[in-house]
Amino acid sequence: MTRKTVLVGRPPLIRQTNAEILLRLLRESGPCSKADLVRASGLSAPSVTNVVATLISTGLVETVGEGDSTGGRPPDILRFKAQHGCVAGVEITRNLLRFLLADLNGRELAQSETLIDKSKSTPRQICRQIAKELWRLLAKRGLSRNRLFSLTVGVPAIVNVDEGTVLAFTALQDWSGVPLGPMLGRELKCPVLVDNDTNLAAQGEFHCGAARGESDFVFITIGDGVGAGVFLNGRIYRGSQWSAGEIGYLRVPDISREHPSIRKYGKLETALSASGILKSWRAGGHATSRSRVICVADVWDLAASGNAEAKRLLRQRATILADVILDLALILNPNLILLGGEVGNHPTLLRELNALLEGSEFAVLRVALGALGIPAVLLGAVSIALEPTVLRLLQAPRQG
Amino acid sequence: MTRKTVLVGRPPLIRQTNAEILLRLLRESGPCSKADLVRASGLSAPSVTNVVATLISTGLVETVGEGDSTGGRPPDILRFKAQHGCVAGVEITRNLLRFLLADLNGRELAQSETLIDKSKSTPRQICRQIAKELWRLLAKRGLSRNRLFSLTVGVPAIVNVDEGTVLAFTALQDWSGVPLGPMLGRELKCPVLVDNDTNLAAQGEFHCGAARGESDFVFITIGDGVGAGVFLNGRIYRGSQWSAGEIGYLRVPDISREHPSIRKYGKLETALSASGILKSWRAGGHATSRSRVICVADVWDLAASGNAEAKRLLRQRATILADVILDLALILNPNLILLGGEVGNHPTLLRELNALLEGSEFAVLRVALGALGIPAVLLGAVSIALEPTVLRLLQAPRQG
DNA sequence: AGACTTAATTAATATTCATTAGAATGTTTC
DNA sequence: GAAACATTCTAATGAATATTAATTAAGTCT
Repeated sequence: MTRKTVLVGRPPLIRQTNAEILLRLLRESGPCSKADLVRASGLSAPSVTNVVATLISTGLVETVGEGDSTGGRPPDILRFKAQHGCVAGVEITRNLLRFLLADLNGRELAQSETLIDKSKSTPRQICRQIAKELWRLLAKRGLSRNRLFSLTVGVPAIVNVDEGTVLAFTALQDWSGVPLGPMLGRELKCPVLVDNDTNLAAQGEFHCGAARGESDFVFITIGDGVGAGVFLNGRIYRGSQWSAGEIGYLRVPDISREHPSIRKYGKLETALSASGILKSWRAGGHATSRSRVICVADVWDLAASGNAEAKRLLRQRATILADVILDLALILNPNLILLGGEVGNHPTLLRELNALLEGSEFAVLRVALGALGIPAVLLGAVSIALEPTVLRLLQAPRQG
Repeated sequence: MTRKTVLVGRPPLIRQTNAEILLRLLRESGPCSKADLVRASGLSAPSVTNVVATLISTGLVETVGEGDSTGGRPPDILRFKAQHGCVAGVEITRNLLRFLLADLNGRELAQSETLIDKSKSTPRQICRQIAKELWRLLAKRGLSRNRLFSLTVGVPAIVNVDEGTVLAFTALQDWSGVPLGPMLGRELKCPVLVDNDTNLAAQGEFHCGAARGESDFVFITIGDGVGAGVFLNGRIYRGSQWSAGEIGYLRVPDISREHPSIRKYGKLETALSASGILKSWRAGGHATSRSRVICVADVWDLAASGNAEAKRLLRQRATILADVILDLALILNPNLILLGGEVGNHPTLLRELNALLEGSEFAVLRVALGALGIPAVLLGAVSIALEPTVLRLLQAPRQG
């Protein structure tokens, strides 16, 4: 007897709704009593009693003993049972895998990194490696495998998030079209979300980083490549073909020729990526310089300490970036632009940028550095899995 | 007896939800019987009977007699009573006001234009002129004043939509900071929404124009100025300071100097607006040309018919526009770009653009012309008011 | 010790939907 | 033309969930 539509409301919808509301209150306000929930929600006391009873029966809520009396009967304190299960985030990079296991509050339970064996780097082998490491981390925390409720995977690629398939993978070979989500889902027996790593980093900064509370911002990451995570209306915006924020292909005035004709452009990625900047640095005849430059941050540091050539390079790159930020600001009018990545997340670059943007009549936005660094992707991965996972547990009380 | 929170679910929530669902079905599927609603909704027949009774009591639904029998008792046919009330759209331009009155299905009831008397163009006087004309249109259709349920106003300005205040108004003087929404709301005694005209045009193209069904697109209007309506996730995206899509200030290579240094830029608006193009045309020494060019469309027509100078101008401007479109595509990855406005909405320009974009490796999107022309703003204004208005009527059965 | 306060539960009542049964009103068949 | 059948709609009853009011539980305060 299957229903044609599950859209209409029936009496249990009320219980469902109120259970979600009370659970959200419990998660956001921390431990409290039923009486507190009555006051916070506006529901009647008997209803709260009933709803809490069902929440406890799902295992998502537990009592933690009595609280202090305030002149009357002491309350039973309730709290969200974050260790009822866990979610995981995985980041796949060119040569290693990063893992983060977190409880249902998003707090870290375990963390690790494993190198990718180049001889075992087919998608299927990577999946097996991921599963193996996740089982290890779960065991380490004394959790059985069915306590893993959700996994989010970040990859440096354009991803069809609906289907969990990798559309274009620049760092690794032969990943185009791979249904990574379904593959891992079968292996791990839990829902798997696959997304672009920069999108997840933006989500991470939103959840617990420098963009907390900002419903409209853009996270620009500059490292081996250049990309942006576009966060609008309080959530990642992915575009119609999953490639929003692929700003690496924006055209910029070609800096390899000093006075070319107007319409010569280069890719933003070529100009701004770490390799592009280091190439310019070395081409500038600085082999003689005794300072050991091994990464772009070294160049920015040199600029900060007065090196003229480094300052020129910084100014040049910052100008390009300022142009991009100005374009983003005009098109999207975000509240905030965050800089991340090996090249982008540097105070000297930020200072230079702010100086450049100050003169603009449309500098009505804030530019800042990402607060999380490398873990941003994993933290975003975990955070994006939490809400839907908790709600799903609520809807299906019988789980594992 | 005010409730602290109206968030929680109580039994009437179900009726509310189901009433909305049935009303939506009736509006979208056209007239049908209760039995049809039972099949479409999944609700039981008695519930449908009850819900429909309350819908009829609000005046939003009416019976229109019996339908044909299909082997049994003939059904009572129900339909959404679109003439129960009406909504209006107003467009304020530099020198005239446009009006559109529509029923609750969005179908036109009346339409008009009135000139702005330059000696009576203060915000308050304009408001009075708007009210007067709306009352006239209502009377013309035999509707009493309290049948106007909602008004949406489009202005060529950045607008704080939440507060209904005009933030920056380029065409008229002294409109900065004017609380247009509240002013009109007091006068008309109905909810008033104020929005940017280009945003409303985008909404119009989405509702009944060339962007129907496209949840992610950008509507670029090029006329006296240059602006964009950014439509993401199925709705207008306005940005954090209400100025998303203000692409008129994007920098483009300065075309007034042929070989300047790289970093000389002009405003997109200067290059692409009607006045900018006509200036270039006249500066080109075409006064001798016997063809009478009075608007940019004439230039584009000349280009189409082979005039070399017009073709050069077309190519130049199309190239700039192609760059902007490519940037938009990379940042937002929309499915569609629509061209509107006096300059933008021209097949010759579109053809040139498509030719230019064909060579790009990232031309993964469609560029097309807006389908509605000048009425786009009014149609968008009306369409954006419909959904919330109908739902509001449902929530407050006693209205007028 | 007794009064008061706060927390939580129990009991009674209202709203809403589903189900079942049946009335109303046609068409189809013999 | 009458019986059988199909379809639409309504009435009565029961289940889920909420509310209010009353009651029980377990403290504090004088």
